[in-house]
Amino acid sequence: MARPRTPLLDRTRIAAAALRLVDDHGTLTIPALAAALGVRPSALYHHVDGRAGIIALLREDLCTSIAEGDYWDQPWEPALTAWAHSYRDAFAAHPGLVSLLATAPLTEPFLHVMYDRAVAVLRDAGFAEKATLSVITALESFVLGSALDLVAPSVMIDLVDQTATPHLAGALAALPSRPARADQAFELGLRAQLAGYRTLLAP
Amino acid sequence: MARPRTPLLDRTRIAAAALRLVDDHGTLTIPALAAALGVRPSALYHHVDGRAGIIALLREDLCTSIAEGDYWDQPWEPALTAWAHSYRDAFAAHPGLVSLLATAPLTEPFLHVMYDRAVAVLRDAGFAEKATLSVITALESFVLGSALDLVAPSVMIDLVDQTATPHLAGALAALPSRPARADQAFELGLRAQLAGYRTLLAP
DNA sequence: GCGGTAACTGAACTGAGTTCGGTAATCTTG
DNA sequence: CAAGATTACCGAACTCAGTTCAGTTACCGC
Repeated sequence: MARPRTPLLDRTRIAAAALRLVDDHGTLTIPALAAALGVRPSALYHHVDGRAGIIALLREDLCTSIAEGDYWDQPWEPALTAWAHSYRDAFAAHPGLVSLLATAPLTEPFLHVMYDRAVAVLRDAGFAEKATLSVITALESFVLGSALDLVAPSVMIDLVDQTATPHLAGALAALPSRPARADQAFELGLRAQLAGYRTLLAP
Repeated sequence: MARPRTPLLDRTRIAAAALRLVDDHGTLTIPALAAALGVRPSALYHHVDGRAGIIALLREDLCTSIAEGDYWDQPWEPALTAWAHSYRDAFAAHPGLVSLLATAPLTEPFLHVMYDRAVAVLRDAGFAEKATLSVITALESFVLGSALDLVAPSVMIDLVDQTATPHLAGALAALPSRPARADQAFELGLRAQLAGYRTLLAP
């Protein structure tokens, strides 16, 4: 076989198949991706710059899905709340992406407009200019960390020793099980941070 | 050559060499590690359970360095502050570790005593039992996310377009450069969270 | 001192990621 | 409307990480 009558591949189809692979298996390998697309591994290199390029594709998709929401036409608190939620939801929808993107995260230049609007909202709300980016960065770090927590639980509940660590066991018993526990921590941490930032606005 | 008169390897030396490799090159490969130890790759498998086992070794070292501090003989706020700081400092001292450990983080059972003491401190301070672990988890997520931020900057300052994103450019200009910027965001976020948690203690 | 075990080497294998020449269909252009 | 260039695939090969295992020799217990 040589060139097909109608192209089998394009960047969109590659990205879609890669995301499906990540969702289903949690991993992304070139042979598996090629097989899923009904193609030989080398064919991918005509459309994408290697594995790193495919990951970049996934990152771009995730970034746009976060950036295209318009949170910034409201007061700073609901704006940041909605932003943080959709940010984390984007990862929660594709848990496998977390490990792929965590270490080289979302530094796409086209996210700058998002940061720009966020800075504007905070400055207009009365935050000192030098505080605005710190607030955004801190909140983003929290979201990223919460995404990691979503994937790799912080405490293996069934390994907790009742007698050796009674307080921990008690606290765990008072909490729902895994996925909801992470949600609860996220909500609490988010509200706590916003409450803390509110104090920066003191008269 | 066969068995040496005096052993060349043990788990401690392997861990030390691996950490040095991660610090210097940011990566950890078996061939490089073996070379650094003056040994063939296969020799490592007599002491350690493969690459994953070596990473586990590094994780254990990091965890003990975090867990051995005694933060818990003081009021909850300075306790959590000191804990979060030493947690993040441990990563900051070895940035290369972040990408290695981020995706399968610190779930070692011997950390349970640390969580146990943290829960006790918070409960004794007056937090509802079901809130204690959420506070700890949220704070830990924030620390982890801040460690990621330390390694991969959230905003490439030199790529920011002055005219397209003026607010972002202004906010960046009002801030120190890279490493200190991450520190500042961490401090702010930490204080904000603690302030927020303080409100949970309302009479 | 003799058998068993311990600590290494060396050769080999798998599997991921990648490169490159070959091939046939499509697009371009005179 | 025919070359010629380009496109999009295949197939073979290569590198390199991780791993396994048989072989070799030093130490250790009895």
